[in-house]
Amino acid sequence: MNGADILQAHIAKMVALTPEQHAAIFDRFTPLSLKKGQSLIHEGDRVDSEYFVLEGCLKSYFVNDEAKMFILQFAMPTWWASDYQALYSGQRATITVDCITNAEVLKLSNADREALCAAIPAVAHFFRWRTNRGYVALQKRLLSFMNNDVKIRYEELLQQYPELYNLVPKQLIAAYLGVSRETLSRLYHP
Amino acid sequence: MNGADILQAHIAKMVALTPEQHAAIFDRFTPLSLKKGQSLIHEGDRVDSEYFVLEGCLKSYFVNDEAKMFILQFAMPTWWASDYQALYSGQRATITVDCITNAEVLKLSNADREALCAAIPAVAHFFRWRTNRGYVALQKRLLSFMNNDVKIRYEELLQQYPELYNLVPKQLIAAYLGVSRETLSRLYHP
DNA sequence: GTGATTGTGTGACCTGGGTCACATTCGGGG
DNA sequence: CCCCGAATGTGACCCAGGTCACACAATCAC
Repeated sequence: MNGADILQAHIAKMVALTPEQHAAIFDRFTPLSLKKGQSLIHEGDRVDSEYFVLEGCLKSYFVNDEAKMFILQFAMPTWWASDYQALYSGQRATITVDCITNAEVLKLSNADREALCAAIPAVAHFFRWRTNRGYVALQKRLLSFMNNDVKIRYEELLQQYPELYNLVPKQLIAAYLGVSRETLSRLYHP
Repeated sequence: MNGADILQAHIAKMVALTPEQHAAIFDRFTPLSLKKGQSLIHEGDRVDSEYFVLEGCLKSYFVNDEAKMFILQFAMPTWWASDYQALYSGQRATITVDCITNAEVLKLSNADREALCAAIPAVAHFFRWRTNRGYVALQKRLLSFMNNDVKIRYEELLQQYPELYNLVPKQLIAAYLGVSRETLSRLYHP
């Protein structure tokens, strides 16, 4: 399946659009091919776009002053990634987005998104829905953080995204779970 | 300032609307007066509305199987509250929303929100923006959770919402910070 | 007022997870 | 095929924060 089809299928799950509309939408996106390790957004950048993942896996993360990394999101195919704080507010990026594997993404600028939302109400609806879902998912993650210990959070994560297990280094999974790599390692090597 | 004015000012901060449109919007909301302790959404309920706070303070929280409470949000005036997971998915509520103090709120049903969004594109824009803000704020909270210890999180919270200090019991603040009340108490009584 | 909640301080003790240090294994480039 | 850096396992030790238990307010109902 090519990029246009993947994007179309993704949007069509939520709102009904004509082929012409899908074409008009796709037209606003810029395809990018990325190599493992390449970064899309770097701390301090101006951010004017978000990215829709077609293939591969990205991570978005924050690095604190002790150089410790905290992963906000692993972005798998059909997920979106950006520094939304920076994108929406115009401030400089505080988080970094880069590639865990080679990846294919579609880039959409803030301006193009807004143009699409203004032109096609169903697209505005789609993006509203998308952020709603993201919000709810984030709330769930926060609750799990407060409620459960590492082991349970790890198992939840693997249950939801089994691919991650052999796709990303355990260190990164630890950084997502908010624990040290040693602790994660000890979970199953007591 | 009455409810209509508060709501209007809140929306006008983000999108420009005519007085007629503001009136049409307000028309969809139902004012409710609530007593301290009264609950708007209870675990297991069907949820078909969200609430805009005019006055007072609500909390939304999850209670785990050991009866431990985790507060997702203190909803102060001009904040919105609901069980969004339940509201958007149609599933039954897993979280509870109730009043920490007497409160005045405006109730808006899912159906009315969607009707407004469909009728007035700027309203769709407003709600998209609102959730975007919420998403970013939640990300920030999650990061702070992974990054900082209780003391720092507590100070961040008080700096952002100084009113909370004498408005809500320390127990609840502890439940928001994700620590025991004893730990919170010991922070400043060593 | 008085008795019953509901909130808060505090001591004693326990434990999940952090940190540091070092050994081991693995994957890919030359 | 061999070497190097990245990723992982593991031991020793430490500490923030949890739990339990009990003492004191403060607030409310009547």
